[in-house]
Parts: sequence; structure tokens; C-alpha cells
Amino acid sequence: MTYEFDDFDKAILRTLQKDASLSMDDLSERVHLSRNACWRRVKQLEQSGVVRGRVALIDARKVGMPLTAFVLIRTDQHDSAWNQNFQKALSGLPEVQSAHRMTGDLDYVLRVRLADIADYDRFYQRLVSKISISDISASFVMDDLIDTTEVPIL
Amino acid sequence: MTYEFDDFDKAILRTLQKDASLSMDDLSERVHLSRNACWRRVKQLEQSGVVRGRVALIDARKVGMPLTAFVLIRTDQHDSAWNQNFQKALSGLPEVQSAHRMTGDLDYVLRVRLADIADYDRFYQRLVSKISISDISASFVMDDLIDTTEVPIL
DNA sequence: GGTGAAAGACATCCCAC
DNA sequence: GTGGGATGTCTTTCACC
Repeated sequence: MTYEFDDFDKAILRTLQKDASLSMDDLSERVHLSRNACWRRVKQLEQSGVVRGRVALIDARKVGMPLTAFVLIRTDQHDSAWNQNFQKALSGLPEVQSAHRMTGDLDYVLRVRLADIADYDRFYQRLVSKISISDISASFVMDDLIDTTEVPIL
Repeated sequence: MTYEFDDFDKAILRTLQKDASLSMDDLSERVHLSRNACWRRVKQLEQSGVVRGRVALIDARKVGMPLTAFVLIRTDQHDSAWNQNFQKALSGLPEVQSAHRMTGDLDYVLRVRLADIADYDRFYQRLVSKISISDISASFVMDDLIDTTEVPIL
């Protein structure tokens, strides 16, 4: 379900997804609304689930996880049992930041946070010990040009 | 640079990257620290940049951007001028949530947020009008098994 | 949509231990 | 590290235009 947002709602969303540490006063000033009107809209956006939550973003390098890998996975078992087993296997692997079932000839893509290449091998061993995968390959991030959680709000 | 964290710091980071809307009182209770000690650590983690910031996460479906695409890009111009032009081209495309230069035979991976497949075509046209790309292909997300901003803190 | 006011919660920063 | 406490700010909810 999609909602209809006016320019105030959009401005609030755009601002909060860049910086959720703003006080209501600051936020209301930036979006050109009174504090009360702004507060009412923020609460409504939170209650309706448009704002899924607020989180702290952590510098992965500073906590010893500088390496990002994209792991491309193919399976030869295209049934829901395999998918469920796969999901269960992933839930025990905190390094996995995202896991998507895809269109096209690659079946799944994972984004994985790691300490180093040796850490990838440990991750790989743990994953393949949990579930049978017909084809798996990894590619590592050398450089981030862009990396944001922001959703485009047009 | 990597820091040394004790179990309290780790608990704070793990908690805040799940939910940054907690009050200091709630946070300190969860990590089993006094309010004061907890407050000092949070401030220090913010000041040192381990906590990069706090953001609101927005439900992309509810703002009309339900489709995620991974765009795989190859270039035949492996020089820094192309990389800079590419970065400049991307900065004008708010749909791009992340863009990484990769190891291996695919040169760049983009994660792009879109309204629908027709929107991808518009995105594609705008991108190739800005920069020459020797090979580009897209794969679309059918299903998210996992999608989090959390960094594993071990 | 806007104002202002008021109660309480919360963050902030002391201090002493 | 802990706790108490003073201070001011921010949130939240009113009633009302």
C-alpha cells in the first residue's frame, strides 16, 4: 500500500533518513512547519510504519569489519523447502547484511561483512556445511562510491 | 584504525544499531551499566566516529519504491578519469543506494531503488546518457530474506 | 494549518565515593 | 566504575484560534 504524501511529509522523511538525531525543534524549522504540526506528522509516519525505525549506523572499519563481499549463489533445488533451509542457515550467520532472491540466472545475492579474506573462507565453510549449494562465488568491494540507507523520495 | 572495545561498548553498539530511539535510561538498563557510565561511552563512541550517525529507516514500499535492482557494470576504460566521471554521474541519480568498485570481472555493482521496471528503463537511459559503459546488466530482487544495516560485532 | 502553556521525561554534567 | 542531584532542554499533550 502506498500513501499520499504532501511536500511536508516528504521533507520530513528526507530529513530524518539523513539524520534522525535532530530534535523536533530543529526538524520543524528545517521543514518549515510549527513544532506541533511537525510532531503530529512524525508520529503519524511512525505509527503507519512509513518510518520503520531509527538505528545507529556503525563504521564497519572501526569495529574491525572493513571488508564487504557480494556472494552469488545458485541452487539446483528450486523448491520452498530449500529456500526455508537457506533462510534458516543464514539466520545463524550474523555477517550477512542482506540476502535477496533474484530474477535471472543468479538465484541469490548476499552482502556479507567480514574482517578479511581469511574470514570469508571461514564464512564460506560455515555456510556450505549448513546447506547444499550448487554454485557459489564471491566478489569483494574495493571501494565505495556511494553507500546510503536513503530511499529516493521524489 | 581499529579500537579496542570491551563488552559494554559492544553491547551498546549492538543495541543502538538495532534501535537508536531508546532513551539513555532504557539503554543503560539493557547493557547493565549506570546511566552515567553508559552516557559517557555513547558520547565517546559518537565522538570517535564509531557511531557514524543515526538515521530513520523508511519503508521503501510505502513510499512507492518497491523494486530493488542490482546493476552490474563493466567498463573498458580503467583509468581514474572514467572513475571520477562515473562517480559524478551517480551523484545525480538519487535512486542509487550503493555503488561499489569490485574485484573480479565485474567492475562495478550498484544497488538501485525503483518504482517499477519501467522506472529502471528511465534510470538506465539517464545513466548511459551521462557516461559510456561497455557492458551493463540488471537483476531484480524478488524477495528479501535479510536486509539490515547492522554490522556484526563479535 | 497555527499558538501558547504546562507537566513530565530526558539529557547533560556536576560532585562525592 | 557507581550513585545522587541540579539544571536546562525536549517531548508530549492540552485547549484554543
